[in-house]
Amino acid sequence: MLDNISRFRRLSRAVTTQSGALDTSFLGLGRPLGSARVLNAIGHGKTDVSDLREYLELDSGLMSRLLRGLEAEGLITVESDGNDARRRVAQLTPAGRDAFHQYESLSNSAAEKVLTRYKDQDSLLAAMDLIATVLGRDHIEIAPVDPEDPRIAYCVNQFYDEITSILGITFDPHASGNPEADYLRPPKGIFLLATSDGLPIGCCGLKGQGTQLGEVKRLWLSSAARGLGLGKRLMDEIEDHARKLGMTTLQLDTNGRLHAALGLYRNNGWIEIDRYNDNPYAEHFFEKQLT
Amino acid sequence: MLDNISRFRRLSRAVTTQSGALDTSFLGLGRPLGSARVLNAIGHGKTDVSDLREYLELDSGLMSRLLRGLEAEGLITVESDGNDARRRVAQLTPAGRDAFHQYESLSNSAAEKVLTRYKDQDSLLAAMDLIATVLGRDHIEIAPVDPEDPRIAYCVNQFYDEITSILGITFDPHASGNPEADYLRPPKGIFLLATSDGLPIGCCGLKGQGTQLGEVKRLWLSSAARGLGLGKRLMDEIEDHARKLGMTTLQLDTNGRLHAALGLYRNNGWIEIDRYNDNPYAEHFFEKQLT
DNA sequence: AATTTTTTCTGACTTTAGTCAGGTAAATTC
DNA sequence: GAATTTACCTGACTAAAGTCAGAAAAAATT
Repeated sequence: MLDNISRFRRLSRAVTTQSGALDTSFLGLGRPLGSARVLNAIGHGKTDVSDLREYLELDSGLMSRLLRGLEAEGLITVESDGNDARRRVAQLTPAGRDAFHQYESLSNSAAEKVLTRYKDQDSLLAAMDLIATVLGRDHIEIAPVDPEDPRIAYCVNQFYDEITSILGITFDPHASGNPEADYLRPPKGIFLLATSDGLPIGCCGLKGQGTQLGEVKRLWLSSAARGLGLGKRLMDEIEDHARKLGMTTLQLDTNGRLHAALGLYRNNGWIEIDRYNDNPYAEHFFEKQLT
Repeated sequence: MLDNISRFRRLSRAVTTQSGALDTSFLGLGRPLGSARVLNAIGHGKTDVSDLREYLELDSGLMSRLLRGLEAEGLITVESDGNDARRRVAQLTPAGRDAFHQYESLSNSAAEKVLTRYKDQDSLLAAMDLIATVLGRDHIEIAPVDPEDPRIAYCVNQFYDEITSILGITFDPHASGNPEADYLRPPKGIFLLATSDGLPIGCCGLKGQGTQLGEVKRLWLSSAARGLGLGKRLMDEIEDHARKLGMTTLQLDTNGRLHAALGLYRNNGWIEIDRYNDNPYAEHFFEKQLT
């Protein structure tokens, strides 16, 4: 009925109206919105003044004045950076932390109000993850993390849940072994996590034994992250790390019903080979020579 | 990983950042945001000054000054309303229409950019519809429309598509008859359409023959609108209209696989009765006495 | 060691947004 | 038909946001 573009604009209006109402309630704390934004950004960990300026897109003069204002209110302290005395770093004082938490609880209760009024929360949250990830696709961050990081546990559990439901079997994660962790962290291997504004949306592990042969394990993308080219980005980074670790050949196994994964491997230089392990869930085996 | 509330706030940030960028590009047209908002609202059909004030939540003094500004730019004219000379009505001049279209094309290209960069547009749009509808649930409008209105055709087609996929059969809409329209519009019956910010999200027809017996037809809710209590709202309004049309008994038929619909009828005073027609797709028949 | 660049700050602005107390004319109510 | 209400306007404000030129100090470059 409405064309696609109108449907997108309808979403923008709905969210903008929502945050307009939140801004109004922020004003109830008696501080102009500019100062509130700076205080919130500091509370969320943007402590470097130059980061703050970039994040909030504020003129340096204006930024400086807002910081002076918050200092005068006793909410923050601003000190010079030890490494580079030109740069300055802001910190919340205890009073600042209080004020920050007031803003947080306003934001949280506004969010809660929307969420609790809808029955099927899971699909609502999935829809929000999808949109936020698509809108923030230019800000997806990929970074190495420890294979025992709780965010990896979250990703891997999601991965197992999906495999279980796609393959229609009861998949026992512990059977395939957690004691692998040592092979998935430096100096032998690596584990990459992709996040979008804090939400883990994908991961990929590289298992090594200190030899020239590596194995790619646990490539997973959240449903919100599909169709963004993130799979290829993760694999490319894994290959870069593999080269740095001195590997020349990578292998992986997968199941035939994971169509997207199969396509990704076939289109990116992976060659199908014979079975090289006894993983009962694996049906396809691939190898790639690193050049 | 992130809790539900953080996931909602992540969506807000993503959309707000997006519209912040749009606001910045609006400023490129050399007009302050306040004036731009007024011009856009007028372009979108909010021509009454009092409507404008309410919609944009602006003080009457500020509103007046912004209108004077746009008038001075030659973008709008403001005249008194014929029916009530206190009220004033704004209209775009040709130059105003040009300026409005510039803003529109900025908005549209921003929206298009996001949409075209994602592969699975249908699920993205469905996610946007869901969220916009949930956020805008307090602004859902229900109004009588002609049964041959194109928006009703859209709803009814969606309805048939769903029935087809749920029942796993090829359902022929024309078999059940378009010539019903006369029985679905005043003075015999009525057709209600529910919209959320312009998007049709539900409908319900009341078919009458000029007697005390009426039949409820084509109750449909878009997937975005489920879980909001809209089904009950539509049925309540249909019953009100039925009473005004002098009906005392309502009937309807439905299929057993439409679980949500069955639940709605059973919880709202409908009593299951014997088959009263030969509709091959119907399995359950209900009746309700209006008091 | 001199020059350039980077980072932040201050002062002196302008623009935009928003508030509030009347005032006028038309419509509504009593 | 007098009193009240409504819709909009004007003038006189204040507050907030944003701009710009220049200055000072530290770091980086030459």
